[in-house]
Amino acid sequence: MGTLIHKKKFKRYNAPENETLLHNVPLFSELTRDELCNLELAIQSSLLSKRTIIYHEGMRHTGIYCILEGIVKIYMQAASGKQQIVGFATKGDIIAYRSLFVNEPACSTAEVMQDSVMCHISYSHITRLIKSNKTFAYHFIQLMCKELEGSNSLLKNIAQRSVRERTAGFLLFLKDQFGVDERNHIRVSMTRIDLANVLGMVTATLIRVLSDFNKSNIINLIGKEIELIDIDKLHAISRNLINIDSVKDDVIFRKKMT
Amino acid sequence: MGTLIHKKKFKRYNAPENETLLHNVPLFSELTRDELCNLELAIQSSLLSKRTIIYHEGMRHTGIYCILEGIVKIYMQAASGKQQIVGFATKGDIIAYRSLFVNEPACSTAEVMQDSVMCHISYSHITRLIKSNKTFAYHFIQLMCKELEGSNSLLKNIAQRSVRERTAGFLLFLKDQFGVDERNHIRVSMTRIDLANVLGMVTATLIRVLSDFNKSNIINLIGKEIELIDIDKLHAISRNLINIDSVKDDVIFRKKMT
DNA sequence: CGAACTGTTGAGAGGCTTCAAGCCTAGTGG
DNA sequence: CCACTAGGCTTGAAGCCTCTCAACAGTTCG
Repeated sequence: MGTLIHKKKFKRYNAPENETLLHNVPLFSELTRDELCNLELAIQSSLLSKRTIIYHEGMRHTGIYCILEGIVKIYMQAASGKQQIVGFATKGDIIAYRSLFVNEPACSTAEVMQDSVMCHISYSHITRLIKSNKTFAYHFIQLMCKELEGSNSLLKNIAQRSVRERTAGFLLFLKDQFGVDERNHIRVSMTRIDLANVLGMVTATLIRVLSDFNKSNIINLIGKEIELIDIDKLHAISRNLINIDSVKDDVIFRKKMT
Repeated sequence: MGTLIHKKKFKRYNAPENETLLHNVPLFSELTRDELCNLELAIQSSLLSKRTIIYHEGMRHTGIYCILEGIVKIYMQAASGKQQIVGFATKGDIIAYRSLFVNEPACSTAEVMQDSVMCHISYSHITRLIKSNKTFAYHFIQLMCKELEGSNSLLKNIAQRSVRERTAGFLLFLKDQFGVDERNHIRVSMTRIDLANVLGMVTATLIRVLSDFNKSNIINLIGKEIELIDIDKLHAISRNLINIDSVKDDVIFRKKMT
């Protein structure tokens, strides 16, 4: 990693030597050496601290954002003022690409959850790449497909499952998505508010469920940290397996972003 | 319209004279005359009656389906066995295009809701077109973008709103999507079960809500038909405007499919 | 015409929210 | 660096909203 100084907003970030900024962004993995170099020259990357809004619902984009480090949440504001988180973007993910294809303002808001490094790539550059490199265009489409499936999955899960099932399922999702450290602590620190905003419930309810899992020795709450103790039981709860039947082994919550 | 005889499954359908099958499918609007003709020669269209399953979750696709007439619902099966409808496809819509880009089996099921005419176009044909015609590829991406937004929208609405709000909002969506006839009857006949399966609630609850709207003279129920009487009130309910504030004029439910 | 499914309504239970109050934590400014 | 403050976290009590279960009427289809 390069120099990472905590400053308020859009602070310039310098890549470590001998390393290109975009070298481990899957989307760019198929670019030729030349294309990648040209791209690198054109972009600016910046350091964003927690709570920075990258873009707002209704804004017009001028390019895509590529997350190089950190975690960003994507949400839509409901009429009530509540946030509905529809996905996360993390290392290697691209956001705001929708406006590249449909000439419409953003339909969601992107906000930094954990201090992040991000770079902005103008649409003109991306368009050029899409035209010159077919595999690149394909990658974009695949991105979208995954997101779409994730979104539908989340929909199904929220619409049809109880808060306990959803919560258990989401903890497992977080484990898959962000991993756990050597003590089985989930490697992402979300507020209870955010957790509730993903799962479509009220903070108080979420806390009660977590607290209940805690008492049942399924998880262990240490401040904001969540330690996963009994993964099997989480699976069972998430699938409502009081009686063991109809077990489909699909990943339930999938990565999503916009 | 050509001959439309009600038969059980995959009955061959013949286009009316002087009319190509695909002439009013938006996706194909940018094809050259030659491309369109070639495509027409290669495809088969068929007549599908209500309840026919076009494809099942888990199946592998060999091509996309293009809906020329009728209405198809797209749903995912929850572990409980309940269906979560994630979208509809109607005249001019394309389904099952996801597998074109990601080599995965279907993540949803498509079932005919109203007798439909549909044609199947093999992936090889589509791939050829995508390679030869850039605007065509672009159209695909735009399709996906719309769907994605719709999915996220639906998610937000289901996760954050009461059954009354959702129901009112969905009636308005149906009006926008399928239109109403001269008597203000919504031009789509869905079972209460399906309605409930879109909105993530139980049939009994949905019926109670509709019945309540009926008594309040907001809608009028005539068998399965729904007549919209007081659109303004539906809007108000859908936005929970007991006190008039924070009114954002967005379309709430959007078209979705897979 | 009968069977199977859909639609409707009621009673009752309980899951989840609302409201409220207090504690705790993190971030700010002096 | 510490005190302060706003916002996050937690818990309780109360009640509504939605679901479950059940029974029956109506409808569709073979």
